[in-house]
Amino acid sequence: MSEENLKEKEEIKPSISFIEQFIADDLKEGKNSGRIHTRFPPEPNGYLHIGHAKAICLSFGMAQKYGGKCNLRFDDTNPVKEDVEYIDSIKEDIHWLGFDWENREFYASDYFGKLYDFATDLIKRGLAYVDDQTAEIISAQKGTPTQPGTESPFRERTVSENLDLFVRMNNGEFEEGSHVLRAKIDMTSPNMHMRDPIIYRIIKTSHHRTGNKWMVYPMYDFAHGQSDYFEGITHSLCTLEFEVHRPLYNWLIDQLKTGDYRPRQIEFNRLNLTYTVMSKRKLLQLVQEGSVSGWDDPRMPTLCGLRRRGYTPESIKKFIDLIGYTKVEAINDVSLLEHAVREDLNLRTPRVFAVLNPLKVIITNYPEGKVEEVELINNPEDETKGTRNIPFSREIFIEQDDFMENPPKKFFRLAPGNEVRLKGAYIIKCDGFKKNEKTGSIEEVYCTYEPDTRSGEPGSEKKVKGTLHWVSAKHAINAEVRLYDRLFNHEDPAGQKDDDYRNFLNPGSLKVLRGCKIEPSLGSAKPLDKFQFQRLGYFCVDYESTRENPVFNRTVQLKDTWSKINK
RNA sequence: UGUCCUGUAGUGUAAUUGGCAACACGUCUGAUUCUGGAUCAGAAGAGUUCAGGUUCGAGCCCUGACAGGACAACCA
Repeated sequence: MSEENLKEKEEIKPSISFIEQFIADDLKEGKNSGRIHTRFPPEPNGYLHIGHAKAICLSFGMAQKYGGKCNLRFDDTNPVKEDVEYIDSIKEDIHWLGFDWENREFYASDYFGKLYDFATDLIKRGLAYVDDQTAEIISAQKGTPTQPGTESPFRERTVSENLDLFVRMNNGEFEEGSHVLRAKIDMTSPNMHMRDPIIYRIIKTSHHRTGNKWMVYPMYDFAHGQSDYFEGITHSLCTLEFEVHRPLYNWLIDQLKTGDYRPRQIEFNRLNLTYTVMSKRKLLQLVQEGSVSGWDDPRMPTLCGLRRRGYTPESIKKFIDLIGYTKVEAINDVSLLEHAVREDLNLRTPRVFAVLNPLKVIITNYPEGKVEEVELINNPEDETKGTRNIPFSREIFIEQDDFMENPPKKFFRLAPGNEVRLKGAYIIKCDGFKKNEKTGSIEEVYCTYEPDTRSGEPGSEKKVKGTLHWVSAKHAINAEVRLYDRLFNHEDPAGQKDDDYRNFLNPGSLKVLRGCKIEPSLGSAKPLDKFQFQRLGYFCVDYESTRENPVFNRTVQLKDTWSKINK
């Protein structure tokens, strides 16, 4: 590449998303006095997943980048479905991702009073009315997407009657479902959401924050935009399915606003990942039916699941950065997520030796009882991480996969007559093995070592094709290792019309290995500590790990060219 | 039989006021390597859903098709 081209390439600015473009334009035009203020509005009825992370990164990220603020606002307008239980986990996950809302922790329920007053105001202005019909009838009158609705017989009630009824609804004089408050807009609108939408309903369940103060609760459409308005939000970023709500959002803001300020709703595509499901309902179902061990099962796309799996916040942010924000409903390949986590972990994790499926190797010409300390580099990507010593002795464990009695052509590992390097130690040659004739399994392998080939010694210059990791048998610690694979064996389990997504659960998504042999330095590892098990993948200490039974979760495998060649 | 949104390599995204379709992942070569990792060098792969139109010139503008999605919860 010529110097000129190189310069050109360096000058390419990372392109910004259409949302950021809107924001930049609004700021430039001086809308809302040049402020940017966003919000992240989770409903406290479940755990956050990586799709939420995409929304969090956008709303917090835009505010950060353009010198604004981002509020955390719990959208708690439905006491039937919501619970405090979820609030702490949601806050923990946002913090874990590295974002902070300072003192701006809000709740839609903070505004129940203002919302009630606004509803009353709409009634007074003839823009809302109480409907006494059942849900079924109201629904039938709504029409269909292709047919206009018909007006409710209660649509023309007097203001005073409406006012009286609404007060009594909130006093608990009526049963749930018997009355609703509706905005009076247009029953013939081609947009169903404008056909006199229900804005208040009676719910007698106690609310986790306001207790039994209210008997009427605002619907999403009547709470969200107004909450934005009350908080001075300038850009209300949400997912595509709310696009059709935008006219209603704007209509309500129009009734509410008194000056130039108005929040703007912009919609982007939600995150879909291959080989998993993302809806809260389905995730909850997986938990309840025991398909996974809980919300934080390392196979779950929840943030707590990914954390337990060994993902770092940086890797998730990197991934989200990579996929971008558009209006196209896309399914993103998990392999991109895996790439992001490998890239991150490659730089930060210490390399260690762990043998998952041990096969004993006896070095027949190595003195019995002798132990040598060999030095290994902790992280070749980061010299400052230094070195460590691990013991070497006559009997070691290697991976069962690293020995073959009858190897194919390009097998660079151990086989009868073959030489390999034991990483950090000696070159050994295989000159025999013990096979269980009944089962056909290899039980022991016998080798001889070349004393002058120890790493660092002059003889170590000798080239061999393969290098194996190993653990000294006498010094190894036993460990449990949990190998995770994709939860589903279909790219799009939820998108199959005739098949329930549960039919695609991958029966091999969790494989528990016991009796794995890990190097002694791992004895002091703490939950969430991350390592690269050399030649295998990235692993993370599980919460259930104890000194007696260390437990490691596999985050992701290393890229494996050999398995491809071998196919 | 409506309204709204969306169609760019296998996947996800780019492409100033119309100006040689670019990047990442994945795939494939080769180099290098005491991790079959990482790194480095390179390659293949789309002519932008289709058909018209405007223009010297269209992924971008216009018209019309086609395809996919969203909308008919007293959910958010």
